[in-house]
Amino acid sequence: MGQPRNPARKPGGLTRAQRLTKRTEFDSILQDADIRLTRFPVRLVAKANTLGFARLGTIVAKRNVRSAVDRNRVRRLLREWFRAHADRFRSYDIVLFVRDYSKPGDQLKATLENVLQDWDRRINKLGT
RNA sequence: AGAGACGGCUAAACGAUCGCUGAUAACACUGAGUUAUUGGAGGAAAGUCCGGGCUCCGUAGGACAAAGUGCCAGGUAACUCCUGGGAAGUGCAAGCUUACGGCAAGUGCCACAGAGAAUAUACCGCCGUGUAAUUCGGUAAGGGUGAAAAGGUGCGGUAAGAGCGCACCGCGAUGGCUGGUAACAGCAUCGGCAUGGUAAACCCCACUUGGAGCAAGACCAAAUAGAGAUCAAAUGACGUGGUCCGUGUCUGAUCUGGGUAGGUCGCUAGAAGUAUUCUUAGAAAUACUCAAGAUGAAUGAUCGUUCUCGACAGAACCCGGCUUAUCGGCCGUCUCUCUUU
Repeated sequence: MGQPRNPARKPGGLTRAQRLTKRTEFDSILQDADIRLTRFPVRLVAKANTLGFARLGTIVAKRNVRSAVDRNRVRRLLREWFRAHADRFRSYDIVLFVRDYSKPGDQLKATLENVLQDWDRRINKLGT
C-alpha cells in the first residue's frame, strides 16, 4: 500500500484516504500527540502527518452512548463537521472522542464550534 | 351510532444542492482516479431466548452428571414454533388463557388464626349418665377460626348424631359397550367415599441433546522465526464436552517447505420474495422479480414547500420462530348494546 497521492481533490469531500482505518495509526496518534483539546463531552487528539492533508478518526464508545442509533448520529455529525472544515486542520491526523450525547444534536454542534475556535488559536500559536 | 374481539397492511411526503458506499459502462492507466447511470436499514434490523443451514474441531462409542421438553393429531429442514382437536379456567358474547405426566414411591414446606391442619380434632353447643357441685361418656348435624375442617342436597334413622341406610348430584375403580386415528366423550356396572395443597419444591417416569462459532474457516503474503507428513521409542505430562473409561499429542530420524501485521474470499440467488390457483397450518403448480453487503465500519448534511408535526429504533454469515419496545393511520371479519324502519 503506497501513500495516497491525490487526497482531497474534491473540496467538500471525505474519501477513504481522509479517514483513519488502521488500529496502529490510532495507537501512534494517541501515544504521542502534538495537540490535545477537551471541551466536554468532546475530546480532540491530533498529530502532524506528512501527507499534506488532514485525516479523521472517531471513537464513540458503547459505554458512553448506549443506543446504536445515537452512535451513528454522533459519527455522522462529526464527519460532517470535519468535512466542512477540513482545510483548517492542515496536515494533521485528528482523533475525536465523544463521551456523552443526548437528543437533539444541537448541543454537540455548539460544542464543536467551540472546539474549532480552540483549535484555530492553538494552531496559530504553533504555526508562528 | 356506541363499546369490544380477532386478523392484516403501513411506519410523513415532495423538490434542490453537497457528501459517503456497492455495481455497471466509458475515459484513463500502473498511486489510483474522473464522469455517467443505478442499488443502498427494520417491523421489530433489538434481546440473543429456542431451532436449523453453513464451517471447523472431531468420530459422537459407553457410563455418570447437567440441561431441556411433557394432553392428542398433523405441518416443517428443525423447534420449546405453527395449525386443528380435547380438557380445565374465564367473559353476556365474539373470544381469551393454560409448564396441561406423576403428590395412592419417598422426602420437604403450609405463616397467622383456631379446641383441632393429616395417625384428625370435643372450645361452645346438642344428647345420655351421675352428683349438693366440679365430672364422665356419646356426637362432626349447628356456632366460631381459617386459603383449606375429611363429599353436597333431601328423606329415613337416632337419646342426640353420623354414608349408618336410600335417591339424585359429585368422586373413585376396573373391565365392558358405542363414537373418534388419538387425546377424549357418552352409556352401563361396581365401591359408601378411602389418602388437602404444593412437582415454575427436591424427586420419579418418558423422550431429546458431541462441542465451538463467520473474530467459524479458506487463500495470498513483509519483518521475525515456526509448521506439517511418515517411521520408531516412551506410559508420565498435556489436550479432547463437565467427570471417568476410551482416544490424540510430546522425544528422535527422514522428507516437505513455511505464514504474524496487512489483504482477498467466505458475503449474499435463498428451506428467497411477489401474484394467481388450491389450502386448517403447510405443501404443490404457474408466471414474474433480484431487492444493502459496509469492515475504525456507507445509507448523511443543508435549504425550501405541505400535512395529521413524525414513536420504537440502525444490517454485520444466512434463514424459521419466540420475546420485548413503539407516535399514529388504514382495511377486513365477527360479538354485544342502543336508535330508526
